[in-house]
Amino acid sequence: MDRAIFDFLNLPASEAAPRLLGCLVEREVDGRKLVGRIVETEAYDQTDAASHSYRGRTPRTDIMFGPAGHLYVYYTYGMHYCCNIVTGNEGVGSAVLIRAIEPVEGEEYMAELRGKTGIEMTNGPAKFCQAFAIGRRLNGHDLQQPPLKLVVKSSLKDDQIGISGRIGISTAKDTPWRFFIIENPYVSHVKMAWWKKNK
DNA sequence: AGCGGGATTTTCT
DNA sequence: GAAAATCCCGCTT
Repeated sequence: MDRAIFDFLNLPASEAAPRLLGCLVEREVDGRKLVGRIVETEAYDQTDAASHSYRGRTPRTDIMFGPAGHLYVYYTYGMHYCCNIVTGNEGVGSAVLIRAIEPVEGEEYMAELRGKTGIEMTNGPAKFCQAFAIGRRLNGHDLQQPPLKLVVKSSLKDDQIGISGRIGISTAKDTPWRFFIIENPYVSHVKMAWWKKNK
């Protein structure tokens, strides 16, 4: 089993996050295959006041402190799941939130799971989890194993990557740890005016 | 296109 | 007991 391709996940979350852009997520559910390309990520590490791991290892954040390349799933607002890829060495609480993906394969079944079509299927962290049927049961899952695998692709060029503050938080919201593929329609929180102007 | 509010439960104070 | 790494709907412009 070649683990070398996952080595960059041992980097700090803020360095691993932009390198996850363009990587593929392969999901098997109900005998069907879903594939998506990561187009938006956010970094959260232990020194970051906005991170779940900031106040130390707790039952919820335990997975964040485990080995890189596993999945950290959390439940929020009483109805949504969001998922992260654990980064950093064991004992360090850091992870990268997957905020949006672009459908590559199995778009029809994603639409069925999600109840929406087009960019509304996967242009947000909880939307992606719904479209890929990711829930509590996959917390701690090893992303080298089915039914959910990360397929690493070579890094994008710097001029294809946009950087901004993170979305939906009030603490440390100006820390520029959100990374996205420029002009990709599946990136979340893109104002319609911006997209029309730049399409 | 931009806003404000509600849903609903886990987690920590 | 309050806030939360969100989403959706409805109202206003």
